[in-house]
Amino acid sequence: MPNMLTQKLELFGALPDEDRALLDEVAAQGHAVAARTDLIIEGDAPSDVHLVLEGFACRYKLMPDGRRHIFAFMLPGDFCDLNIFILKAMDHNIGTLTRCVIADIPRKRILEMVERPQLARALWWATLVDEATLREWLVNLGQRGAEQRIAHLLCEIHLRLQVIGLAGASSFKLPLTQEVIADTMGLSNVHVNRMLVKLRDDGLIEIEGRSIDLLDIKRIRAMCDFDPNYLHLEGGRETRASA
Amino acid sequence: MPNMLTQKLELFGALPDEDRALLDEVAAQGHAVAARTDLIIEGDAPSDVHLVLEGFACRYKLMPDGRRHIFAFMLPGDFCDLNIFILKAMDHNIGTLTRCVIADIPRKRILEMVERPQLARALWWATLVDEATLREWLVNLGQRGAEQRIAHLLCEIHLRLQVIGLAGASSFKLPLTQEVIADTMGLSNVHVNRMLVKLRDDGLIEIEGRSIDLLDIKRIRAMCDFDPNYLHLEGGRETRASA
DNA sequence: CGTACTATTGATAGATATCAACGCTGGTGG
DNA sequence: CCACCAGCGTTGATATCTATCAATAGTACG
Repeated sequence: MPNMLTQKLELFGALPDEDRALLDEVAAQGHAVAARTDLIIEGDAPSDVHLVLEGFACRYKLMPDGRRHIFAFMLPGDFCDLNIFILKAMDHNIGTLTRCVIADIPRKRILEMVERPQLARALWWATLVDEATLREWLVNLGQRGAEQRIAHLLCEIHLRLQVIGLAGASSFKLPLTQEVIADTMGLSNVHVNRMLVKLRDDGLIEIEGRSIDLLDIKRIRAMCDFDPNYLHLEGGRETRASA
Repeated sequence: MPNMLTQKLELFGALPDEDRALLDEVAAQGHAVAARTDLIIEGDAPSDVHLVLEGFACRYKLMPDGRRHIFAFMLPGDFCDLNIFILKAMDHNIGTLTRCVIADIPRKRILEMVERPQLARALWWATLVDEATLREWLVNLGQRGAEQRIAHLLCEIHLRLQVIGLAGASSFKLPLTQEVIADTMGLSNVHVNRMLVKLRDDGLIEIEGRSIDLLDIKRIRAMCDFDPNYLHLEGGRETRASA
């Protein structure tokens, strides 16, 4: 059973055994971090790259008035800051939302990884998918109403969790507060709540504690116009075959 | 007088003469493209990289109901699709907003560029700045009201145009329709208009035809909470010095 | 058994969309 | 040169969506 990082990266294309071994090594040891803890804050120039092994983390910025906006979720297998080699300082914060297990990967290790051509391409692919996700979120905030917005987020998280083996065909654990969802969607927590009960009343989702069940995936994807294309889940296979 | 691409990339750090020569060559020849013309559409797997030499272009997606969301402006010196080496297909469209001059750069050329370490780092930096801009736009849509949002956009465009020598201390040509701004900000064109007159009434901007004057830069930046940090305009200087 | 966080619901205010109308401007064909 | 046309900007009236404020209820956890 490959680790979740490998699992994700191989969506782009199978990796040589040495690459997989390197990834296993990198993902072998992590340390626990409590919920609501900052891993990196704005202005930092971290020397290690952080990899999420367990739990949910997020990128966020704080507004002068104290409001928080979250613009990315990092799930197991996601890197937090592969860019620290270039930019002098972080322009945003990264923090845990739940209890997490995080691996700190030294610069040297990353360079080893990037020297392997297939692995380098896979990492680049992962970065591009993150960027495409950001674009889709922008569309989400710009063009969709609150109900669609939340539905879209649920569809995305479901799919991303499936990829790393943490979601079933229609259900998954979502350890997020409604307030976290609100800060992600640019809505108030009250309105998020109302939209969630609406989704429930419409028979689109079921909520049991911290678990979500997408009762009719086809219908919920249609209503929020979810097109998984932007996640490029099979983006690289053909490229690899022809390379 | 360096071309605008060089001008932008050297914000990250001075480049060797050979690199500058290569960039000059790349930016030497472009072809005119009419306004409102698609350069690349969703699903394409373009073989050339497009570089804007003159005019405004944008990234956008179309919703099923015909709405358009714009999530990036490309100004002179900006690449459109440096990522085509990895992803199989574009997940969004790229089109001109005004008449443009575009350079089509063959794959081979890009590879030459990336083989030069300093240039490669500069290109990587440019990509990261694009991504950081996307994040800031997400915050913009999520957390700011319509008036702040538009002000923030104006501040950003002003600064980006300044960097490439196309804006004065406080004024610049903005060849964008209010409808384009609306599709960018997730607002209706009517509301964009109202907010622009409000900004004008508040003495923050002056509009003459297609030119904008930021009458009090300090004040407008304060009111929309514009912090140029995310553009990393001097992000690399120290890094280079210490490298 | 408190205590604090989270979820839920109602009432009201504020922001933004939508619909509709009109004027301005630049271009185009006769 | 003029009349017309299309796109854009502007303004008003109304409807819809979402935030805010306030209160209550569930829930986890020491």
